[in-house]
Amino acid sequence: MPNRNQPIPAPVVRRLSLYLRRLDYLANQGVEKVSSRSLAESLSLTDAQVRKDLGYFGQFGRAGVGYLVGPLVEELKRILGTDKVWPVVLVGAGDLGRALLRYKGFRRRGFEVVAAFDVAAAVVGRNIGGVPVLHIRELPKLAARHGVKLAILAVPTEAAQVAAEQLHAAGIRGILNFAPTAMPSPADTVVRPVDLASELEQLSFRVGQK
Amino acid sequence: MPNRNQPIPAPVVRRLSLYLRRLDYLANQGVEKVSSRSLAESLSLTDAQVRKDLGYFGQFGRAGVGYLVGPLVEELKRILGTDKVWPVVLVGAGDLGRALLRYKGFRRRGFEVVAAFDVAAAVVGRNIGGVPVLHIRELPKLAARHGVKLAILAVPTEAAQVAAEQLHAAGIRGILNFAPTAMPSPADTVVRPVDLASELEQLSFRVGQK
DNA sequence: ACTTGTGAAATCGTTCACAGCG
DNA sequence: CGCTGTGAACGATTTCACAAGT
Repeated sequence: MPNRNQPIPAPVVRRLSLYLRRLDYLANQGVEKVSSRSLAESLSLTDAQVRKDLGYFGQFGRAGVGYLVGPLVEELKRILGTDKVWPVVLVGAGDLGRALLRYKGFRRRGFEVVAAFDVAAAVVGRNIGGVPVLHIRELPKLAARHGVKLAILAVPTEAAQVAAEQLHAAGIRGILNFAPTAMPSPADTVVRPVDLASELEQLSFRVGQK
Repeated sequence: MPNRNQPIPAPVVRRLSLYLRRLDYLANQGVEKVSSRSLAESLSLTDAQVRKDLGYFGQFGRAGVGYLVGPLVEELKRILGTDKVWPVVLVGAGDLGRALLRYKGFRRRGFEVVAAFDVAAAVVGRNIGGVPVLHIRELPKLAARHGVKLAILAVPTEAAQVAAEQLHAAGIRGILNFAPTAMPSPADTVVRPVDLASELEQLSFRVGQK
């Protein structure tokens, strides 16, 4: 009973996703137990790191045995909050927004995009990837109806600030920000920036080095 | 002249992208100089961090003045390797692959998707977002012709390993991996995992906490 | 004999703070 | 006098290493 109720370091939470994804795969393969060693090895991490990360949340293993895959999957989902499905809204049905609406991978991991929002008459009223595109003015009503707490923001830079305020007013408390701009956020809201071009830049840097 | 020729920490390179994006924006606004302080502030970082990060690569500022925006943009592009356009291939024209092909944002940052590859007859021969989808067997020829070094991998888990080997054989040395699986990579190749669902999980964790 | 959980040590990254330049 | 560049101090994260459980 060590480090409960500390703030959890961000790198730990990132790895939790990694563990969950891998354990889910192992469960589907019919694997019933894993050691921190084998789990770590398959993810290019160390066994001590796996144990320490899990140790932030409880004692899930058995000395001499390892971890039971099924129960650990459930535990990680509970910790990450994906033991229930989160309704998500997407704001900004431009190139990237429409691209994300066509992506089907969120569902399997516990997130359902229930509606998209934009202001352009050309997209409002359409249905993209099975998701209806509504006018932004419908956001508060719809967010309230579904109890939406998370949003994907994919608007141009200059619209990001206003959109973020509308999201906050509608009760959204977590934003995945694809807009290429930093955003000051209220204390009760979490913003995670994602920049796909930046990911390629990281590769470009490392590949260019040698 | 301190720390040249050290290995550069990954967080530093990530912030380089951030600096470049912001400086490019400032340049377009007609701003000609910035201090580490003002740049840091707009990105929620500290001035010391900005100076130290740039210090890995040289001395670009002037005491008492700050940094000249235009020259620093050029310098950062050179450092990140995006002073020239990188041709990129995409492998896997499923949901996510097609979504990424429709995204137009890579171009502006120095990356051009020149072709996509798949094995499914249903997509091979099509043109998605202005990019032709070819059979994977055309990969070596096309990669050689364009001198492609970077790839975006968006195939299902079970195809990832084989695809990675084909990419390596075709001369690709950097892979942006959207497949939800860890991949062992040869020493001469860099793999960067991207998992959009995991990004939402990080939000879900933080929002669920309070 | 194997494997967990965890303090202690080591490593890595950030922030401080100031000498020196423009 | 403002601001950079950078050692030194600090803080965070990872790895080590081992006592204890099965």
